[in-house]
Order: sequence, then structure tokens, then C-alpha cells
Amino acid sequence: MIERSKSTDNQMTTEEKIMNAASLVFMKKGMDGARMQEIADEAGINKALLHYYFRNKEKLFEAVFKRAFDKLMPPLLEVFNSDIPILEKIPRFLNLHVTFLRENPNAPQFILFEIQRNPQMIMEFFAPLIHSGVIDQFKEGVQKSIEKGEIRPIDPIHLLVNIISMSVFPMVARNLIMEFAPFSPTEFDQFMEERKTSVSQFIIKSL
Amino acid sequence: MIERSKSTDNQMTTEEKIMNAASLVFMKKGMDGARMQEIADEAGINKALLHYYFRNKEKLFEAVFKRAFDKLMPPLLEVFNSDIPILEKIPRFLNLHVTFLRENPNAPQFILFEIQRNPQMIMEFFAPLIHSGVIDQFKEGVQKSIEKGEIRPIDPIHLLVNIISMSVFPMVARNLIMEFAPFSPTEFDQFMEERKTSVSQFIIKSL
DNA sequence: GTCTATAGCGGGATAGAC
DNA sequence: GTCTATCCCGCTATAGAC
Repeated sequence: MIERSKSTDNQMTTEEKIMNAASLVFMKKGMDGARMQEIADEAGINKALLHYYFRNKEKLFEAVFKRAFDKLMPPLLEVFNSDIPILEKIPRFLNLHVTFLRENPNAPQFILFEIQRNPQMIMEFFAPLIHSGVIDQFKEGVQKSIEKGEIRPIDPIHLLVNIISMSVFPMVARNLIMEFAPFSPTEFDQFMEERKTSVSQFIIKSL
Repeated sequence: MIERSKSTDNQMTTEEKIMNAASLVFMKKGMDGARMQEIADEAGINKALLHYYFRNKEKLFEAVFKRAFDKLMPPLLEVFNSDIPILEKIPRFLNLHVTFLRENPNAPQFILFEIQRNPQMIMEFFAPLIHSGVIDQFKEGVQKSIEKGEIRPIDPIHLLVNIISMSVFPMVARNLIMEFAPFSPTEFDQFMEERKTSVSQFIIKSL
């Protein structure tokens, strides 16, 4: 007997079923490792229907990537673009991000790998973001805080990379961490919950 | 005219040529995305020879993975297993690690992705490491430092994850960072060089 | 819109000459 | 050991009935 995930059951449209199934499979296996058959099975429909709704594998993949990207970015921008002082941005960012990651555990790994596989996709998706001036705004915010004496002098890019590293990387390496710590899935979840405050403290102490 | 990398030229054995070519291709494309034909071209030999030296793609892949793993781990263990105090371990670790990563830029991404693709491989490679007691030794080292008042109270696992996150993640996300910062390849290299001291300071200040 | 059946080809693997 | 030629399976994609 075959176990189906919820993608099949309720009254979702076929297109939604496909998107959910494709997300699941693509995120786990990547573009190259994913099989259209597996996506169809996961969605509880036939392979040919995938081509009916999305012309081909590439197009389906792009739709999945775009959806993940659009879910991930707005909350991040909201925090970094806001006018609140840097010391408050950090815990807010961590909160949002860790929450998102718990719901989409494979998203970062997936996005990072596909960027390396097909770097030109960076431009398509990230270009508007890059030219929106978020980074410059972050840099200025840090500079001001330094001048006011709120934090010690530090290169804003190194700070930004530190913040993102400590939030994102543990999810990318979660299988490894679970083996080494060792953690059960529940314990790992708790570990990530702890990091919301733990990492905030760690960063603030360092500034 | 086809441009070949150095893999072809000098007096390496055929097996070495294959290993180098396979490393290059597998690290960039992953197991699923890599093509035996591309590896053969990169090595400047015929596809059939790959099967002569390594029975099949899977075996060749495992050889590549093992070599990357064996190059990565010993230096890390050397630092974490040593008896030097935690505050000295950190800059030493960063030095070694950043140096290794500059020579093998795709290794972490590759290892992390393949672990998720085929988790049982974690056990084969990491099991001896996990049972060697490195982690416990690290935990004890941190506890002692806390008791002596050398560092503030902190969960050793969170500390360890922070250290590794800040060293490894920037390399995993380097395409992204290069677009956002923005950095040329040379500037990114310099950025990583800066992190040797920048991250050491960041961590030590926080403790 | 959804299915079954099948075309068409890319790519891993092998046979066999040299 | 190294090559050319070829097999054959798996997978994407399409044709066409309902």
C-alpha cells in the first residue's frame, strides 16, 4: 500500500497539488535529481498532467524556485529595510528567519545549490533586490550606530555575513548537526528555537 | 578549439587525471548533474576508461567524496582535539579552514548537498568521527573555560555551531555574496582573508 | 482536464579491436 | 591500457482517446 502525503487529499486545485508536490521533490532532490514521475505520484496525478499545466520540467522548476524565493525574501527585506536601529533588527531578523526555516527546512540548501548549478539565475531573481539599495541602507545604518557609539567599529559586510551565517547555516547542515550533537528531530527544533535568543545575545555581546 | 584545464597536460597517471577531473565536475554539478562524458573530456581521455579504472559512476563518485572528506577533516580534528585553550583554538581553526576552503571552494557545498541527497552516506563517513569523542572533548574544554572564568557561560554546542557557521557558510554562499557586496573574485578572496581575524575577534569579544 | 500509450533521446555501461 | 562502436534503460515529452 502506498502512503500519500496530504498533497493528494483535500480540495486543492490540481495546479496547487502539483506545485506542492514539486516543491517537496525539487527541494529534496534538486533539479537534476528530481523525477517527473515522482512529482506526479506525490501529487496523486498522472505524469502527462504536469506537462499540461507547466509545459516542461524547466518551467515547473522555475515556478517552484520563484515561489520559494518570494516566500523567503519579503520578510527579510522588511526587517533590513526598516528604520529601526541595528541592535533591534538582529533579534527581529532571527525570529522571522528561524520561523520561516522551520516551515521550509530545505529551502536554503535548495536555493544555494541551484544558484551554483545555474549562476545566471542569480541575476534573474536577485537583480532587482541587489539594485534596490538594501545593502547600502544596511551599511549606512551600521555606520551611524558606530558614530553614535552604540556599537564598536566593525565592517558592516562582515557583520551582515555573520548574522546570516549563524541563522541560515545550521539549517543547511542540520543532518550533520543532528548526527553530531546528537539531536532527535524534536531536539533539533528546540535547538533552533533556542538560537533565536542565543544568537541575538551572541551578536549583541560582540558589538 | 577546446580549452583544457591542466588535468590533461603533465605526467600524472591516468587515475590521477580522472580523479582530478571527476572532483572538478562532481563538485560543481553534484552526483546527478555530472556527466561521465564531461569528466572524460575534462581528463582528456575516453569515457570507457572511466569504467576501466572505477567500475561505475557511483564508485567514482564515492572515491571523489572520500578524497574531499579526508582532505577536509584531519586539520579540523587536529585543532579541536588538541589541548590548547578554547580562545586559542578559534583563530587556529579559522586559519586552517579558510586556507583549505580557498583551495577547495566547492567542497562544503558539495558535501552538504550530497549528505542530504543520500543521508546514509553520513553514517559511513562520519560515524567513526562521531564516536571518536571529539564533540565531548570540545564540550568539556568549554565547560572548564567557563568554570575558570575565562569565558562567559554559553552552551558549547551553540558556540561550536556559531564558529563553524561563520567560517563555512560564506563559502557556500559565495556567489550570492559576490553579487550583493559586490565583490570581484579577488575582492572576495581578500574578504575571506580578512575573516580570519575579523571572525576571531567577533567570537572572542562575545565570550 | 485527465488518462494511457509511446515516441525519442541522452547517457551509463559493455564488447571487442588494437 | 586505451580506443571506437554500440547496446539498452530511464526519463522527458507528446499524441490522442475519453
